[in-house]
Amino acid sequence: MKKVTMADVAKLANVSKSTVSQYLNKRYEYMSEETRKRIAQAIEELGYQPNVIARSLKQKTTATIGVIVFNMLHMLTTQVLHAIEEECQKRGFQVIVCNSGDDPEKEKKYVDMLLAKQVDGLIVFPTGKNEEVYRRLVEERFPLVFVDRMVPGVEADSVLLDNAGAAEMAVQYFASYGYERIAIVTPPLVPYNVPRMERFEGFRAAMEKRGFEVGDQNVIAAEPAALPGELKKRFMESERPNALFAINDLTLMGVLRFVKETGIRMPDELAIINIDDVPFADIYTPALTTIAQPTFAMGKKAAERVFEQMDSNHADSPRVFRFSPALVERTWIKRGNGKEGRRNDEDS
Amino acid sequence: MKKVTMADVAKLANVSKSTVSQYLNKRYEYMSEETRKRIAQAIEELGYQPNVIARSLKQKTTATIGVIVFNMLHMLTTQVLHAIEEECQKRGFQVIVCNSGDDPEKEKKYVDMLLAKQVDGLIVFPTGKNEEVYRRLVEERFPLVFVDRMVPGVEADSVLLDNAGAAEMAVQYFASYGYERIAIVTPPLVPYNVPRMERFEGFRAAMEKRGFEVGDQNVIAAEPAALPGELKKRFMESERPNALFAINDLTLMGVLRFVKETGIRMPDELAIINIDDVPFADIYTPALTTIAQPTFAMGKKAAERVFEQMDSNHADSPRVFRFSPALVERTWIKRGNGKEGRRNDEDS
DNA sequence: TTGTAAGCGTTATCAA
DNA sequence: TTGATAACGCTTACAA
Repeated sequence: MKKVTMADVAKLANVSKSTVSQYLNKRYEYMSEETRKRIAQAIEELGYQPNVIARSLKQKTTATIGVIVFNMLHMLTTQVLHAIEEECQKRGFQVIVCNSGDDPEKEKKYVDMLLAKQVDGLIVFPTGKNEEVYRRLVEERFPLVFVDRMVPGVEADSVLLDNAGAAEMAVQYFASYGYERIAIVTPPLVPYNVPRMERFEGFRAAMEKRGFEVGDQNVIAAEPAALPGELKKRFMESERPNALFAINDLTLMGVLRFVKETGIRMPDELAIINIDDVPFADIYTPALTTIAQPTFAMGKKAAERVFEQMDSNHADSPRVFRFSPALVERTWIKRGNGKEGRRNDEDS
Repeated sequence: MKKVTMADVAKLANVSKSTVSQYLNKRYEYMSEETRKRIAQAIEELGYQPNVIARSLKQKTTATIGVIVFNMLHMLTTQVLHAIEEECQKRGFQVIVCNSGDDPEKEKKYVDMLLAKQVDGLIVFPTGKNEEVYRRLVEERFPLVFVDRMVPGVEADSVLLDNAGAAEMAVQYFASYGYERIAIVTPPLVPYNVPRMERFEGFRAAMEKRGFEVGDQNVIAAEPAALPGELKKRFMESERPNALFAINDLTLMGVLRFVKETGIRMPDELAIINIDDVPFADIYTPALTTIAQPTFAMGKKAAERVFEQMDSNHADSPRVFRFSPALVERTWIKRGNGKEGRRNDEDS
């Protein structure tokens, strides 16, 4: 089937392989109108398709980048991937997608496979636990960009949310409406999960700045599945929170499950905000105010950075790109007491 | 950096390239313990990584498959992709993902690029409009599987939902609870969109089988963005529907927006069902009953089929794999009148 | 048990 | 303007 090669074209057009190659690379300058035509025709006739693998071998570049993510099913991932793909498309690049499932072993294996496949660059949503692997890449000046998380100890370009800013935004939002019993809801706090820690520390800072305490009573950390139960426990205690800051969409689901199971009234008894925009935010009742990550911009930037690294050998020092979250306010809460609220139906 | 090649290893180990090659391909049989050790050491010492591009050129196989989707952001896509990736991982394959954005031109370009990159197979969520392109591939016996949609006129393996069955399931669900004023909500019905048409025809058949009429009054077809408006119009008329069948998640969003804007009560005044499982189904009030596609099984099957096609040259005739949807019942509706309902809080 | 050499389909260098 | 010819890094007969 696809066994027609450049040699076949050359033979049919009565020229040499090199001439065909010239033609394919659009170096028409020293080519007669005549031969150009003949080659074009031969290609057409044989249905010739160049083999870019052969080209890659020679040129040491594959026009392919590898993307390793820790959770393909996550919406953030999907959206960032989409932006990356789009950016690559513009440059004629393609994307190999690998899902590490947050398993460092797999992540490492993927890095090796992608390098063996001679990808020209790597964008990684890292598990955070393969310091050595990435450090070697950085040393070798291999184009590498981290997204969403970073790898402690590795100095590479990173595209991240301004996590502290997002936490501040959440607290500020609640505070401006008079809420004071604000709690953070998060998966277990583990040191290697950079964004999680940053959001937590940002929360603490934002709270303390306003004279609110942060302690066991307003830090609810548990696996998403255990959250509803954990929240119920907390809400049995006196002085229960009246505002919850869910640090991502998964924990938001836990919170909403809790809300549904207990029938607690929103926003009268409880106000909620979360990081990550969710597709049902505006059809939920009450509409949910969220702190959206600029996923598209982040993906675009990540791709741009790999390309810039590919194009320049004078390896400028790695930079961390912080993206500002956007408050998407969908529910109006009556300012001043944090008790009453009403739906805003005027949003699109 | 990565310029260490097999020749380097060979030199350092004092053997020939072929021996190193044998070693790498684990053909130890006729190799002395001694040389094996030396090669292993040399590899280690040099940090040698084989270049699979070179291997591919020789072997005419890249251990890569291409996946072209029409909408990367769609949840179905994400989940199927995930399953494909997982299946490929097991076989040591990798996946190049391309997003056509439902643009046939782009789709065609991607097919060409992927073939040029010598992928070993192709899984496509087709736009439905590149008959020639795919027909050629089928003729050439190139491993190809369609997912979600088919391309009219192309006889290739296809992995699809049993769309008619899903529609029947929806109507049966409503009918069993006594609803009779059932309407279908769908994007505009265009002939090249196979699943959409199948769902619609399935709906018609299911309705007529039960003696319900299908006509303008209970077919609501509009672009998702226009749906809320369209629905409002329909609900001004007398004999308005009391049950809506949304044929996918996007139209469901339109319906829910309409519900929210008008304040119509669910499930008292209106029952809803839709195809595609949505992440918020059980935190929504009332919990949403959905008809889920077995996305994981579908992705797995798609991958398996490409592999089977790759492994066998006796090209068995193309098959269409229909996957049964699953009714995920989350709301109990009091049987018998279709007017009353109550939330079911007992689901997990 | 290991080495030699040809080839995979391109590109690149240098002559012609 | 075009054509030989040698790479690119690996696999694979076939020899040794």
